Amino acid sequence: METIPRRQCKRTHEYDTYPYEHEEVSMVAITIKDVAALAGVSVATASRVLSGSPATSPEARANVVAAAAQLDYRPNAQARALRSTHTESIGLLVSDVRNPFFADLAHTVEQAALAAGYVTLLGNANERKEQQDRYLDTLISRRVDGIVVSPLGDGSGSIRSLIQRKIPTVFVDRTVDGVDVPSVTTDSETGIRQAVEHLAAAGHTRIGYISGPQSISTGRDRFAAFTRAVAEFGLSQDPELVYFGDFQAASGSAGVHALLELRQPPTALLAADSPMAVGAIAILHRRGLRIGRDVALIAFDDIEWFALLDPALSVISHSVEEMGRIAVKMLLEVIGGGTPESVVLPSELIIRGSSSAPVSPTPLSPEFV
Amino acid sequence: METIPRRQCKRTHEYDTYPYEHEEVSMVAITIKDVAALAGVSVATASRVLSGSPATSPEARANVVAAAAQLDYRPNAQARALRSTHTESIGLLVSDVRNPFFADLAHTVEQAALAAGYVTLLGNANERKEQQDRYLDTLISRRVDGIVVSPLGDGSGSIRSLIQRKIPTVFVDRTVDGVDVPSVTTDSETGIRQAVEHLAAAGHTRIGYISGPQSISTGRDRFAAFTRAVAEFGLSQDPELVYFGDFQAASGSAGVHALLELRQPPTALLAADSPMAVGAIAILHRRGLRIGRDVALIAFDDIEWFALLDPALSVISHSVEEMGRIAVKMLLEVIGGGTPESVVLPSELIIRGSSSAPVSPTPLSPEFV
DNA sequence: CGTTTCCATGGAAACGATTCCACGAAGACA
DNA sequence: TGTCTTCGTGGAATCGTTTCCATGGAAACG
Repeated sequence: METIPRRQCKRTHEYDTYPYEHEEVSMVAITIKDVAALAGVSVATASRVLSGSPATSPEARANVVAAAAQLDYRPNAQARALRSTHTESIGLLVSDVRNPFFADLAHTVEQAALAAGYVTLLGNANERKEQQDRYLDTLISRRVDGIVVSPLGDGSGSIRSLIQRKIPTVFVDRTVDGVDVPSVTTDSETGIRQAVEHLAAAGHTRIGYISGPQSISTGRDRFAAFTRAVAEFGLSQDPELVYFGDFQAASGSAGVHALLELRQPPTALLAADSPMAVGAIAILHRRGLRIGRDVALIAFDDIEWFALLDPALSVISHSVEEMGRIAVKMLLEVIGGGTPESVVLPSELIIRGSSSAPVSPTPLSPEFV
Repeated sequence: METIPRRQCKRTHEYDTYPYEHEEVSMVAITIKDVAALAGVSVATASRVLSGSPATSPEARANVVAAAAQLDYRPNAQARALRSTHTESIGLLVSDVRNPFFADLAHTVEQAALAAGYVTLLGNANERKEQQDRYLDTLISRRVDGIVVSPLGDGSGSIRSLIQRKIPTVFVDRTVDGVDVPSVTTDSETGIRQAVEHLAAAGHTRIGYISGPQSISTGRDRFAAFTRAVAEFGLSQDPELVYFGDFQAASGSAGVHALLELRQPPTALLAADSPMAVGAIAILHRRGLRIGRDVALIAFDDIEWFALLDPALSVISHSVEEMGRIAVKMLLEVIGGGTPESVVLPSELIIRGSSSAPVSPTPLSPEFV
C-alpha cells in the first residue's frame, strides 16, 4: 500500500458523478469543463481558444466557439482573476453621486474606461470617510486593476493602504496633501479671480462666500483663491463674509441664512459648488430676494440646467468631460507602469443674468433703508 | 528515476523561496498563509477566525487578528467567492446616471444595500441595449449575488441569460413584457390623470405630450395613461400632439420644436421624464415663451431643483427613496429564496407656477393672432 | 531517409480562499 | 479507570480558470 502515491485517493470528478438530477439542471453553472467536453477537446485547449491564444487549430477553435455559444458559457471572472492577476476592471469612487458634477464625471469615466475595455465599479462615498474607506477596501479586495478617486479626508485609512500596496491610483477633482499620486484637478484660481473681478466691476464691495470644507483640497483651494482675489481688488475682507459649508445643499441654505443676518450683509454671493448653490437659491427665493437684482449670485461648477434658471446663473465653468477622459488615460498609464504628470485644467467665468445687474442701492442692509 | 512520483517535481513554496528582494517587498500581496504563519496557526484556523467561525480558541483568535492587523491583510474576494458561492455584492444597472432620478436611485439603493452588508456595483446602460448587455454580462461573470436593473429593450440578450441562470433579479422603475421578475414601479396613471384634469380645468384643450420611447415600459404606460386621460376629459386626441422622444434631454428640445410648429400648437405641455423637461424648458426660453403664461408645462419626475425655477415647475412626483429601498428589500428576499410580490408605488401631481395660469387667449396659434 | 524544429494538444500545478474530515486532548459520565 | 462526547486544530480537497511542461505528429531541413 505504501508505494501507491497519495493522489490515488483524490476523488475523481468525472461527469457521471455530477449531481445531475432531473430538475434544477440549470442551477448548476456551466464551466469551461463543460465547454471542453462538448467541443471534444481538453480544458487547456478550450481556455486557449476562449482567451484568444494563437496556438490553436482552426478546427479546435470552431468547435470550442460553437460549444461555448450553445451552452451560453460565461467565464467565471473570479477564477480568471485569481489565476491571472488582472481583472480588466477599474474602480471609481466619487464623493457624492447626487452632485451632478460627479454624476457627469461618473458617466465620462465609465464611457472612457469602456472604450479601453475596462468596466467601472462605481462607489459613492457620500462625503463620508467611513464610506470611502469601506468602498476602497472592497475595491482592493476585488483586485480592481486601478482606482480613480475624488478623495476626502487626509492620507490615513484606506488611502494609505492603497499607496502602500502600490495599487494604481489617480486622484480626480481633489487631492490629498502629502500623498504623491497623479491627479487631474481644476485651477480654481483663474475662474474665481474673474468672478470677483466681475463683481467688483459691478460695484460690489462685500461678497459673501459660501465655502467648501477646509478638509477637502478643493474647499481649501477655492477659499484661498477667493481670499487672494478679494484682497487684490480691494474688497471687504471681513471674515464674517465667509460661511463654511460642507459642499452639500443644506449647508448652502444655512450659509445664505447666516450671511443675510449680518449687520452688513453682502450684496453678492459666491458658492463654492453647485449643490450649495442650489441650497442658496432655494433660500433666496423663500426670502423673496430677486437673484440678479437684489443680490448677485455666482456658482462654481457649470451644471446644464443652471442656464435654465431665470435669471440664468453665472458660473465658473470647468470641463467634466475632459477631467474624466484624462483621469482614465492617466490611470491606464499608471497601470501600464508609467508615472504620468498631474494635469491642472483651466476654469473660466461664464457671465449670465444672475450677476449682470450693477449693485443695487443698499437693498439688503437694514440700517441704510 | 521512473519510480519517483510526479509530484516530486512540484515546486516547493516555502517562504525562503519567495522572491523577496531587498526592494519592492510590498508588491507581493499578502495572503492568508502569511497571516497564519505569523500567528503560528494553520491556514484552516486562520480562515475560521477571519470568517468568524465559533470553533476557535480565544488564543488563536487573538493571534490571528493581531497578525492580520499587523500585515494589513485584505482577503482576496475572488478566491473567497470562488469557493463559497456568494459575494456579498449586488449589481445595480441604471439606464442613465446623468438623469437625476437615477442618480438618486443609485444613491438610495447603495445606502440600503450597504446597510444590509452588501456593496453595490453600479453600471450605466446609457439608454443603450449593447451597453446594458455588456454590463449584465460583467455582473454575471463577477457572480454578484443579485441584480437590480431598470431594463430597456425586450427580454432578449442578457436579460434572458439572467432569467435562465436564475440569478436573483429585481426590476426597478421599468419592467419587461413577458419576463416574470418581481418589480417596483410607479403607477403613472393617477399622476398623469391628475395632471390632465388640472390642465383641462384651466381651460387647456390641446395638450402636447412629449413621450418616452414605446420600447420602454414606462414610456408605454405613461403614454397610455395620457391617452386615456385626454379621452376621459374630452380634450383633443389629435395624434400630432404627441411627440415620441427617447427620455433624454435633446429629444425634449426636439419635441418642443416639433409641437410648436404645428398649425394648431398645444397650449400646455406634458413631458414624460425630467431630462426631456429640461430640454423642453431650454427651447421654450430660447423661443421667448414664458412658461406658466404663454404655455403651461408639467414634468413627470420630481427633481429637487425643479422647484427653484421661476415659475416653479409643476411635477408628477413619485418617491425615489422608497423605490430604492423596496427594490433592495425585495432583492434580498429573492436572494434568500423567496418570491416577493411586485410593488406599485403611487404618483401624485404637485401643482406649482408652471401650470397655474389659466389658458392664455390663443397665444401660440399664428392663424388667430 | 534521419534528424531537427515547430506546433497543437493534454495533463497537472497554481492562484487564495473555504470547508470536509480525521485526529488528539480534555472533560463528562458510568 | 475506561469509554464517550466535545472541541480546537491541521491536512488536504475544492472552486474554475490560466499556464507551464511534456508529448507526439507533421513539416522542414540536411
